[in-house]
Amino acid sequence: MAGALSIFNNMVEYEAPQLNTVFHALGDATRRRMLRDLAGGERTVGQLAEPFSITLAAASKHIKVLEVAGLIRREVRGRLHVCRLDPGPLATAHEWLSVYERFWTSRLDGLERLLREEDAAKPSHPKGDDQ
Amino acid sequence: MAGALSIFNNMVEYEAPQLNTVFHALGDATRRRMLRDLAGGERTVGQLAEPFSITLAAASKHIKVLEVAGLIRREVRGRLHVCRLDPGPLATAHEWLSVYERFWTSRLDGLERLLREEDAAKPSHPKGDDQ
DNA sequence: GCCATCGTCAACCGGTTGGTTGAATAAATT
DNA sequence: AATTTATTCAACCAACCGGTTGACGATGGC
Repeated sequence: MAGALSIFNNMVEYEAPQLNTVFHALGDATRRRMLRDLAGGERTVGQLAEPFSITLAAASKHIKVLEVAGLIRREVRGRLHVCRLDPGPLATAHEWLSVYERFWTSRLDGLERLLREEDAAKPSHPKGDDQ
Repeated sequence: MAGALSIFNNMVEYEAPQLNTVFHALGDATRRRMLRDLAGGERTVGQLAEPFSITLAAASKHIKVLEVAGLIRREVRGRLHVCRLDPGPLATAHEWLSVYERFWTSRLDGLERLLREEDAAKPSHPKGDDQ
């Protein structure tokens, strides 16, 4: 049943080292744009660098960051370095965030959250249940 | 219909500045652990710092990073700074990642991805459709 | 063989990060 | 009033980040 998704159960906590590099890689707009372009198919290093007004060397560094984070795979074809999206780490990050999904859904979104903010200032709260 | 979720449509591209700070904040295991603790309810700065062998000043900096990323709200009660999770930016990040969801689902997961990797080395691929 | 092209590497630079220490602020306790 | 408790602030540090430049290696076209 579970298939590939079963990998993610209990993977969230243990793969913390991966999360460091993945979230760090995603924390830069240039790299996010590169991933967006790679969602359209394979791209060479030069193609990925083209939208930006940075040197090829700088783009090369960004691509290496994405690569060590496992977000892309590189295949050298002659003198071209062809990059391809690897969605695995994105899925891991998505899965990690999903743990918090209940906080922005199920009667905690929109107006209700604002009301809760007002509420928290008053004495009613007994104590947050300990983790 | 969409309700609070409709906010996120077309928010992904424009709120890029937020994504920078949010993903950066998530790129640190200490801060992720703090968020996990905050998922259990309100925590003071001291309580958040307790699991780590760092100074309170260092923890205070981490908390400020989470705060400017919008991931937590702080409320000063007497001499205690009580922190509370704000799920909004987490939802934004989750939404951003969801754009790539099709890459790890729908016949691109598990074995099929491996086969695709083998496949890409051969001439069959005509050209990735642009964007 | 020659030259242009694609990409990396190494060195450097200013800014940021995560950590420390020590002093400062402010509120609760005595 | 004196002290303890909770937290921030300022200064400092080594490490890292994103960018540049210039040199280098390898491939492909002529």
